[in-house]
Amino acid sequence: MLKLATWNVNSVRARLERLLAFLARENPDVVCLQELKVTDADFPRLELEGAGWQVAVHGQKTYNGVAILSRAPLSHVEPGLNDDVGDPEARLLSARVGDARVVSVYVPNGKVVGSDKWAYKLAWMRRLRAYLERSADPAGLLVLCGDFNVAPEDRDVARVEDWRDTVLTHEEARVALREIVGWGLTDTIRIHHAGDGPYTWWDYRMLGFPKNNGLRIDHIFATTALAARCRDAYVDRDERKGKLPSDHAPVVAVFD
DNA sequence: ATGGTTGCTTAGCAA
Repeated sequence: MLKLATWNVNSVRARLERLLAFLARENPDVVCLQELKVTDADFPRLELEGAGWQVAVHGQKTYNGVAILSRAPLSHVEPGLNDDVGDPEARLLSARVGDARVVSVYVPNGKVVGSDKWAYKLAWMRRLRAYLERSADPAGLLVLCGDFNVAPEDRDVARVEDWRDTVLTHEEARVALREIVGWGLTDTIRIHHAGDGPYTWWDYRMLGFPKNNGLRIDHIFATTALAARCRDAYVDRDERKGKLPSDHAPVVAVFD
């Protein structure tokens, strides 16, 4: 059995105690993290290694930053999309764990539809599709997970009218996400949950969580061979509760 | 009454 989690922690330094508690409680084998907001040098490596984790980090000052934690050794650690566009922002990290390749991604938010950041988001998602095409095999064992900043369908949005045509729900972003998934991936949550939700992100503002104004924008996508072995997938909604949570809850998938 | 946040960096941006 292999348990994999993904979590946008919104600053690994601000969330370190919660992260360590989550790791101890949930006891996953592999964890993908996003929005570290630290350089590699400032990442709390010693604390995590002391708790028994192998650590791969692709950090950045102030913004972005992604990591992969593993109980078993990590190899083939490769940061970035590695295309000819260049990557000033630390948004992707790939590593091999056992027989599988794990890719942790933080897709750009896009700010406002029509803005420069929106164009960057859509372009980045197309680059991610191209990255999969040239560097991986859909017949293999690969997990692509992280904060995609896209709710795939209306059932992934608690209040559809509040979020219609925003950067998280716009059809162009949904098409770009379907292009990525269409490479050969399965949405593991949808193997086990057919109805509305679950949600993974609630805005800090406007009482998002108390009102359950949530969206499912964090995902664990697996290639067909792995998805066939997915025994469970869920959101750790309780992690969004209490004092100073991340605005995102972790997503967990369990594979035989 | 009709708002209501957090983190990084230090006034303004990003989400």
